[in-house]
Amino acid sequence: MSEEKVTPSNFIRTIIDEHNANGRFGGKVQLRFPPEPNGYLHIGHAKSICLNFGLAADYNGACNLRFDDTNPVKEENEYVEAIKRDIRWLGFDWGEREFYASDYFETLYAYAVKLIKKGLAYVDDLSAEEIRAYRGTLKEPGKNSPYRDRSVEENLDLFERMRKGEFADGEKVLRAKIDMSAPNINMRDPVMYRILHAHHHRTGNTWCIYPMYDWAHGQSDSIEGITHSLCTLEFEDHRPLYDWFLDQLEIHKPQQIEFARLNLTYTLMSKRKLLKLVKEGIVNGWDDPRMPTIAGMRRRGVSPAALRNFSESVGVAKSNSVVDVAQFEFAIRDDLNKTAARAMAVLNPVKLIIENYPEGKTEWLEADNNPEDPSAGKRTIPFGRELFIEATDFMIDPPKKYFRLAPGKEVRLKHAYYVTCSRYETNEAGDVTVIYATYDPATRGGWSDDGRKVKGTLHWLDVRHARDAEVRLYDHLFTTPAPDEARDDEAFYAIINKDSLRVLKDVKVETVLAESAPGTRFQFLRHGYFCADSEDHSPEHPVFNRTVSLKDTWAKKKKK
RNA sequence: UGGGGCGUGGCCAAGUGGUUAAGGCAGCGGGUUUUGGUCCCGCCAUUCCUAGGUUCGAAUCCUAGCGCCCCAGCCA
Repeated sequence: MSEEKVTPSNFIRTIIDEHNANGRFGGKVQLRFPPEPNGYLHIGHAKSICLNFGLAADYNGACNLRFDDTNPVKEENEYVEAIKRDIRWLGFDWGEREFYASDYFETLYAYAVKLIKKGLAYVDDLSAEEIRAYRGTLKEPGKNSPYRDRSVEENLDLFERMRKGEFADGEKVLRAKIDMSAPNINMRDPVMYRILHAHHHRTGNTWCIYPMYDWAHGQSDSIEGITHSLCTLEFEDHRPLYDWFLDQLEIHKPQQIEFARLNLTYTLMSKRKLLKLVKEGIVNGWDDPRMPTIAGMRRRGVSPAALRNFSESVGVAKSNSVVDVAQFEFAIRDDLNKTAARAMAVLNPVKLIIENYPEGKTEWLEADNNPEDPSAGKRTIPFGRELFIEATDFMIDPPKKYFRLAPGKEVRLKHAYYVTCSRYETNEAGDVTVIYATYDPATRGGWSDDGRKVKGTLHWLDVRHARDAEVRLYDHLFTTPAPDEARDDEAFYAIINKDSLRVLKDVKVETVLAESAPGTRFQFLRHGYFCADSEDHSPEHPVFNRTVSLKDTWAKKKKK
């Protein structure tokens, strides 16, 4: 079977091909995924991870994992562990190439000294507010700081004393001396170091000055010998600055390439807002199945392959875009259809009694585990006189083209028999409480040779063997396709979907489901894809999360 | 004329002067089906933000507009 993978071209591949052709990096392709350990990875990061690691694999290169941990007040070890777990789960391996920007603090310090000596950096005493005022505006140039022309010796002395801790937070900064009238604001003497008497998750208290991202990032890439430094669009304006640093330092210069970050409808991608959801208890943690985090999706039941295929399918380009979440759901179904074992679960049970079936009798019937994959094998399931079927699979007065159960109508019970509804009972409220039917013994296995047309097929469970379970139905967290457009808290709270989680407590499931290991993914026949919850599921108290429903053209027809 | 980017069907996205303007998602119609699932078939841009121009020939080149996104953290 030659399943040739067609990797669509994109502008990044074109650039790499050009470099390989003209020998810019000697044919070498070295990439990196550079997360800041200040939160959990989300599906947008997944796209970047797949891009970087995927490109490295395709070009016989390598991809480093580097934590950009230059801001101790926001970063924590919990996040680095979570990030590593997520990348591994996604299916990528960085081997020994695990790095931290904090590993380079000493080198970065030396680089800064080098710039000071070249007269290209200076210690500034201006306050944060003053620096902002001196920076000018988008349309007007800034003006030079009065401290801009300190001597190299004074700068060297002051910078050393900054490191030694002689100054308070915010008292001084080290700045690059470039051009306060540059049209690109990033070139107006950007801050390189700030004083922060803070504990760092890796370097502890050895530093009280920390490099700014803009000062650390390019040099970190350079130190690691990165050839192609992929980042998102908003850093396009920073590229001239990174190049300036590298040129002045006269060290290896990677090629930075910017691409558009992933946006999804009905999905929030801002780390700040996701943190808010977690902190305010709007969701149950970073791994809540409604979260777009990799951890949340894992818990929801999304497979790594689905995430990877999706990342591939959305492409890489420079235009801001918002991908329809339906495209993601397609990727999930597409993968799970091939890999998830089928089983029956009755979400809203109602009793079906087969009047002509012997009381007390049990038959064990054969069922395919996955019609898409014969190697998944078969299992046997018990059948008897009293069954549970889905309450929504019966209608007293059905509309045209309804091929489920109704008085006098015949349907197939999957893997079992044809049954015909004879009568039903209701309570005072008019709800159907019991349905009666007769079965045709000649249709064992759910088939007859007489050419009878039975359009409807229902799933069912033997009352005596059915196991109780809890099912959690998830929906979009937001009621609007563009939740990022909420400008303030009021608007934000207003668009939160109150029904994003619905818990079903009276669900009946097959034994295989109840006995499954946490994290196992299934297709609940005719319902959708579900996953045994990794935290709360046990054979004594089975809990399943709905990953995504099956497509439902009947529901669509009904709406019309 | 602050600087930097981007405009191809409802949503993504190939395309780099000569193709009937790929492909996927969504949608619609039909077939198969022991899941109203899957699968299969068909339909879905005479037109590429607009207007001019160059050319035998333009989504691709030129000119002028228009629209959208990003930048004034001692965040990343």
